[in-house]
This record gives sequence, structure tokens and C-alpha cells, in this order.
Amino acid sequence: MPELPEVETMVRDLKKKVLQRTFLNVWTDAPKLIKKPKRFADFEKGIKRKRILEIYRRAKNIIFELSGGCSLLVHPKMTGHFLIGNWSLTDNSWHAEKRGPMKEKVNSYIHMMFWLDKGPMLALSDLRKFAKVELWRTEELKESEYFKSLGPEPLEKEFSFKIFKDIITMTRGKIKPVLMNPKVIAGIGNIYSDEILWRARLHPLRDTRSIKEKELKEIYNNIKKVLVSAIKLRGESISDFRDPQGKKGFFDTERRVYQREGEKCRRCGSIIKRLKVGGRSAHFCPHCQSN
DNA sequence: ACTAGCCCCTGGGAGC
DNA sequence: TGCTCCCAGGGGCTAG
Repeated sequence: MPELPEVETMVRDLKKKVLQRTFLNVWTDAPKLIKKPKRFADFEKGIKRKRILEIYRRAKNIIFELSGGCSLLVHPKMTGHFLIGNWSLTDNSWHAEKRGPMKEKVNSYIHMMFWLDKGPMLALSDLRKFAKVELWRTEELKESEYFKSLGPEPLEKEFSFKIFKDIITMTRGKIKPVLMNPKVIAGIGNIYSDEILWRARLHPLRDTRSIKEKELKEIYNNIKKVLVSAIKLRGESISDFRDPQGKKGFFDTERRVYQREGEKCRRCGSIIKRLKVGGRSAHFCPHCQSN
């Protein structure tokens, strides 16, 4: 499940491989993934012959800044990830493939394929087809209500303890869903919120208004520590996340609570429990993370 | 102002 | 072995 570290891993790899290259063509068998513009023909027309000038991450979005004042935004949601491959489809086989299922899928979950000039192609794999693909005017995207609504980036220098403290104390609710809310802080999802709270020794259901300064400091420090460490390890692959080369991440070695229900806490030996909050499962140690 | 629930989707696990 | 049922989950949305 791509969260900030997995999306950051994809962006860093993509920058090495596809920067300055030009979109020649695009294919999909799941046009519903494309939310903007509404018609695939318009999307196709809009992306063709555009060169990739920059690639960056905002929250869990991957944004390709293109020539001609366009930006391609991809939110991978649950199972989306980019793959870079040397599938040698010539222009002729592309036309053949257009009429039927792709024969050269390296992965049967590829639902979008981008042909680039020179070298390997770019594919979007998405088992559950939840991903969001949008083509924007760059200016409009940067000024969009959506961008403005996103919370701060937790790894930016500007994300000080004071800012963190202010937004958490301002946001009422249970700490786990608050941490996961992209409008509060960008990029933290179910896995990393569980891991952060275990390290900070806070119960996922703690009311934000009851959290003391010292505890806030623990959460703040562990947000940075966990995310930085996960990026170094190239993300998690408990889910089906793979990097653009199709390789797994190594965060599993650092996993302490997520999907460890019934197993022993690595700190105190108590049995890890699971509960539901905000429609998501929260994993925690009932001894270390008392409410 | 909250929160619970629904929806999109599909593989995998459980139960029979 | 194979069928059916149910669940997970990001995030936007609605309904209570």
C-alpha cells in the first residue's frame, strides 16, 4: 500500500529513468482510472508529444510536470505502482495490441502503458484499479483547492514541532485517523500510522486534546524517524508494492505492529491487538500503548 | 462539528 | 478440489 515512503521511492527512481523524455502514446484497458479530462481521447491528445520536465511528490501523489504547461498527476491509492520496462513493442505491435489484450504484460495488473521516446516504457500496475490519473494545466493544479487542502509535508524543514503541535491540537478526534488524514498531514497511511504510534507509545484511539506536550514530541520525532528509515529501506512490501524495477522494499525488518495481531510485542512481549477505527484496522500493543 | 458507512475493485483466505 | 462468501483499504462522499 503506497504511502509517503513508497511514493517517494517511485519518484526518485522515475527521475533517474524518465526525466526529459517525451510521451509518444498511451494505452489503457481501464479508462475509469482517468478522472480528468473525462474523455480518454482528450487525455491522449493532451499527453502526446509532451516532455517530462520534472517529477515530484505531493502527499501520496506523483506529479509529472510536462512541457506545454501540463501536469500529469497519479495517485496510486491502494495498489497502484509504476513499472519501468523494456517491453519492445514497436509501433506496429502497438496498433495490434490496441485491438485486444496486451500480450506482453510483465504483470497482468498493468492497466496503463505510456510509450516514451528512447528507451524503456512506463507502465501503471494497479491490482484494484483504485488509482487516480489526472491531466491538469500546471498553473491550475498548483492553485487548485485540492493542493491547498493538503496538510504539510512531514519531511520538509518547515514542518517544525510548533507547526505539528498546532495542527494536532487544532484537530479534534482520535490520533490514528487524525495522523492518516491527508488534510492534516500529508502522506501517512495505515501502516506507518500504526508504526509511528507504537514507537511513540500512544494508543490509536487517544483523543488529540488529551495528548501532552511530551507525547506530542514523541509522535513528531517518530513520524520523521519512521518515514526517513522507510525511504532508506525503499518502502514496505507487505502489500503488493514493488518499486519501478519490480523489486520489493525492505521495511518489513522494521515492522513492529502492522498486521502482527496475536503476535508478541517486540518491546514487552504482550500480545498485539487489532481494532477498527475510521473503517481501518489499527494494530497496537495494549500494554505499551495504554489509552 | 463529528462520525459511521458506502463506494470504487479484486485476490486471498475461510468455510463448506 | 472447487465453489461461495467476505474482507481489506485511500479517500471522497453522503447521511445521520
